[in-house]
Amino acid sequence: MDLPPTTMPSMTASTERYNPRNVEARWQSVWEERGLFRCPDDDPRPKYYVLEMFPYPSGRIHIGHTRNYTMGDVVARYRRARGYNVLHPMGWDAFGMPAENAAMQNKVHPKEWTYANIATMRDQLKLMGFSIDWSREFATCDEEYYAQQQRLFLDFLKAGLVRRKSAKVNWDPVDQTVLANEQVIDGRGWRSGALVEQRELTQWFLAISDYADELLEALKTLERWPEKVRIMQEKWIGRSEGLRIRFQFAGTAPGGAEILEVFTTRPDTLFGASFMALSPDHPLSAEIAATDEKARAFIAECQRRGTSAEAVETAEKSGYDTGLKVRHPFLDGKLLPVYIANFVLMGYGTGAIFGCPAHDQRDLDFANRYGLPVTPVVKPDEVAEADFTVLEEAYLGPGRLVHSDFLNGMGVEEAKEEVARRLEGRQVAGAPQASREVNFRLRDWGISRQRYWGCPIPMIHCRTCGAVPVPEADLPVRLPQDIDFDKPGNPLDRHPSWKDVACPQCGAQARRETDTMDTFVDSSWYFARFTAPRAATPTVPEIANAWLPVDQYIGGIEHAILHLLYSRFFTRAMTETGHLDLAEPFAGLFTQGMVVHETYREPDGAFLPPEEIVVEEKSGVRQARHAKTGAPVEIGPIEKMSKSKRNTVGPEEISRNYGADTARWFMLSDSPPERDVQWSAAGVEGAHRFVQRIWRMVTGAAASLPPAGSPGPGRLSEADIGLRRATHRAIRDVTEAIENLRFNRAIAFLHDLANQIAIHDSGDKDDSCDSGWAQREALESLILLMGPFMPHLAEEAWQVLGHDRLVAETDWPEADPALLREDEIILPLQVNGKKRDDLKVARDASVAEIEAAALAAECVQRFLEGRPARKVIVVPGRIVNVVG
RNA sequence: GCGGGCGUGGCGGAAUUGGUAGACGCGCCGGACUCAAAAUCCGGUUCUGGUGACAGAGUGUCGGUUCGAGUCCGACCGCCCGCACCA
Repeated sequence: MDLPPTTMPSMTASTERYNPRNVEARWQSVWEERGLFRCPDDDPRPKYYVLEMFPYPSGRIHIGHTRNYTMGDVVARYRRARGYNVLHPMGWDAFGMPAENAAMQNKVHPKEWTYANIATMRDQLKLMGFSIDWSREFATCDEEYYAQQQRLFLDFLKAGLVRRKSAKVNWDPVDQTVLANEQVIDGRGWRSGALVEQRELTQWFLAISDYADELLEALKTLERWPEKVRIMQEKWIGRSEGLRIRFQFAGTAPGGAEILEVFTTRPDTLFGASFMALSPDHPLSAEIAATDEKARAFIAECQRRGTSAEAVETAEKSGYDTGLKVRHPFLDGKLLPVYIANFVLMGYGTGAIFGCPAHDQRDLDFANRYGLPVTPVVKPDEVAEADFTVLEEAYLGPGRLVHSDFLNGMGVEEAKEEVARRLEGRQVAGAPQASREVNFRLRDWGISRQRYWGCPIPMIHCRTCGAVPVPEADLPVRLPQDIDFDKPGNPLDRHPSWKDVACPQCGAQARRETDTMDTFVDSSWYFARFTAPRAATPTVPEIANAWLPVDQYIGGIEHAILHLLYSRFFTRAMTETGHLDLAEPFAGLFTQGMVVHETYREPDGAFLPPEEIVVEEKSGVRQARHAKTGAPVEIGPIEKMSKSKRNTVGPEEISRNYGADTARWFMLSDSPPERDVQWSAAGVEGAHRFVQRIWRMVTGAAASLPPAGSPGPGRLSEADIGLRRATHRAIRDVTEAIENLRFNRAIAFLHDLANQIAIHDSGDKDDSCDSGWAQREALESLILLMGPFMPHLAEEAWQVLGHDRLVAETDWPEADPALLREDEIILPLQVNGKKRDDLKVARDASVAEIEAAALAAECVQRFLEGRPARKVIVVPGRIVNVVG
């Protein structure tokens, strides 16, 4: 095949340095012209879908963002070479708060700001040479995308997966606006500084809790997910079996309640109960507050903090004694005081607990503060009863019941069962006193956001008909363009006419829903949309089902729970509503580490970007100064690359100075991909030296090699065979490393192969041998194996070696098993568990032979000093250990 | 506060998952080439003692299991991620 003229070698003399600036742009346009990364839906090859979590278009991309795309690209290019039809798309998670903040600060329309950022970032990404099918690109703020999302919402509504409930939000009383948790700092609004209040709002929820059991069970099937992510999701879903117990009030509570219901997973500790606690949001708390001013003040106090669980749980435990009492179910005459307590969450169980201080840390902290009794009722076996006390630390371990009447002597599980059995059989206020219950920590997903820059929720509120869905024909509900950000709060709500609409049912004057959807909704199905990005329905089920699941998903560990769980839920909901037929969205998951960089600060504390800094090392001490003024600069801690710390490096300057290949190579070298990598100028230089080294090797050898595709080999010297062995070992090892996403190891093996080629090259040559053939094989393998990492250099080198086809069109090399087999192996020889020598044995030596050889070894004789060995442990192929 | 993870030379890390601790790279030291420098090439580089062969110590700290522990178990220290309205 003839190459287009633009691809003719730019370098003629082999001594010239490799110039990535020209070369990279050129190969990128060749790939583009040939449409190599387009993936047709009707391709007979097996499919492979590789996806990296799509970016938020925050402004400019920095090199830190590009690490996970580089990983994905290595996988994509590798799979293509293995004969797969690879889907590797890119898009933009484009709704969200930063666009609104920019609008307020800079008077830019969120839409304009977002699309301008996307344009910039797309250009930046393209510099990196990723093998992406750009024809499938979309942004979640595209009308085309959010229109389909509204369709999904309405289908979910029909399927009973949408609910309307009340939920708390952070309210800034000065700005008169709802705040996100991250906008609440130490209980105050980030802009106004006002003390945040909690407000109840009626909002839209997706019924993820209906799938709690299934989402939990199916975790077992996700074999190619990191264990830690599965564990985190398991804990998050938080299935627990327990008992709902109905405590009787002594007397009547406000509002006429006779019963206080609690949920507990520890009914065995019932005899250790010393108080009851209600959530400040419990209905009974409100009843009490209606007539009790102090209770009202306490609840108000609890509500003067953010709504996040973190804020609730890190606050010092406090409570208010309501004066109410409940009867202990088993102890006649024993009454337990009822508190309202700040650490009890309304969202879990019944919003009320019985406190057993000895066996729950939160209860203990609370009891110690209010002088409530602490009675240990579960005692570890190894401690005597008289010695067992609980003071500052609750006892959570196993043991036997004490101080517990009929439970005494039982184990924890047995006691739980006994309490359940007895209470179930007893009636209070016309119902059994207890019932077994399975509870989940997972709550329904509140998707309402009081913001402009999001997907409008396609509902209409009518005075008579209630909440009515927008009719199919009226979709999409578009965001209005003429909005103002002069005031905080939701511009949709303030808009003079947008929300005015006729009720689709009765035709009366009605009002649009002004809340938009949580941006997590946008990212919960984008992976499915990529399979048919322009379709007039959310998906084309046959196409989506053929491409999905994503074979390899790559993204940050910070998404371990919410994004991944929501996507798993959406997959089920979309299957339920006929848009997909799929069990799980992501068959393989990999969580990559971040790119971190030193920070630099001027004496006044202002951050400086790396390009304005010169770092010097004098007698082991690194010192930084300003590149222009020479003024000293403080080297700060190493942190995640971020705009605010100004410790970013852009793709442009890397592309300009070293080339994308150097950056790609460096980011995957050294650090294992799941861990952070520290970007440093020295590291980049090192990677670039390797690029130049490969170029010298290839151009230096090209003229003297037999032509590409020569038959062979003829006679080979010992050294030639050694090089062939090294080549085929590298093919095996690099392949395995990429398969397992251990890119740093793959790179180490490639270094090794390059070293072996250099050693072979500098050795004595026997003219009667086909050394050039072995050398060509080694160089070609090296180029093909590094192709996924440094695709531009690989193409250029491949061409220099006389090939017409592109690396991007060439099959992955295969290792020859005959060259991988070793006839002799070297076993480490230990004496008493410490390595003393190496033992060279035949590959198929028997255990007895190895044992004899070990005992005969000089070092064994020396260490045993004539005593007979007590034991010889032989692990075939691994190790020999002589125990003396 | 709760949940999850991580910790190995001067530095990034490797170690076939219980079997040679330090692969590979960076840095540093020495040498070659050069008028010189850069670039490049070759050699060395965990620590301690020894000219050396070699010996001892060593994977955050303390303890345990094992013929054998970076890897498994327990306690502690430090750092990172998440906690439902950041994306």
